[in-house]
Amino acid sequence: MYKENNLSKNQQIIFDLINKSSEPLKAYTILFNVQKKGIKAPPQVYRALDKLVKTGKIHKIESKNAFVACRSSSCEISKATAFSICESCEMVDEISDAKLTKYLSSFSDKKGTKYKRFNLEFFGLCKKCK
Amino acid sequence: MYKENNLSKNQQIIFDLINKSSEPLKAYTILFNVQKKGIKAPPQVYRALDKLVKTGKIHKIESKNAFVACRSSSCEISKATAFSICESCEMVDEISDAKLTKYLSSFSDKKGTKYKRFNLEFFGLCKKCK
DNA sequence: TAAAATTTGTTATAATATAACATTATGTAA
DNA sequence: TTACATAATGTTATATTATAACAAATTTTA
Repeated sequence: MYKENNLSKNQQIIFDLINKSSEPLKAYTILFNVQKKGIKAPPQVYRALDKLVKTGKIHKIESKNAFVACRSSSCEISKATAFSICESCEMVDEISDAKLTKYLSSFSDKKGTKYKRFNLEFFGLCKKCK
Repeated sequence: MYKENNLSKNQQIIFDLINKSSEPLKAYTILFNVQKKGIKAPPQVYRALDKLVKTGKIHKIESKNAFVACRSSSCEISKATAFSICESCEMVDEISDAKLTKYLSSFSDKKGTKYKRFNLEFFGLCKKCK
């Protein structure tokens, strides 16, 4: 089963839930929604989430402690993430902008240090809420 | 007292602690360290933190749930923040880069939406850990 | 098929954060 | 200066987010 799609049973259940959601899901919301599928305890959820984040299937929205499915084909191993977050309706969109990614991926600070990973969160009002 | 520096008693105590720290401080670490000054309960800490964040005196490092003093003179009302985070020693530095700030502040997504605020976290190895 | 690595199940608990309410202090404007 | 509004404080309780620790089962690899 693992080879087929690279996701274990619990990982698949949890990924499916996040993937079909139109909004970021929190760990305990996920837990509540998968209990009927036999996932009963927080560690089961967090372990799946950890793995899904590591493999780039989902991203964590740090400012919300919530998880979204990756919508960008280019981030299998997710090291360059950007999101827009609506401060009114809480909607989150992943931003896939090649120029932005290039700019930030090649950014080096004043000491000349480059970074292998970044996460960017924009805040404002989405189209609907404006 | 409030007029002098715009910070209340608890806010000042907590700001001083964060400001003199060389690393990000977590809320309960702060709580532990200010109990001798009469701040005894989490809400007192969180309220001061909230206010200090709002006024730009400190920033929250979202990926660490920890707080640092603002080192950038240009972010009194903090709407454009960037940090470098060492994945080995956990050191955090605020990045003050006018070009970066300008680039991100004027960024507009594919729908043409602009954002009024952003937070960027870079991850990698600091000079020492490299 | 045996060993290694990964995933799962489970209980308990740690760490982070807020609700709610009473009180006091400070700022503002008549 | 009084009264009104706003902000800050103190307090108890509780909600939310996340991990430790250990036993067992499954899958992968060699």
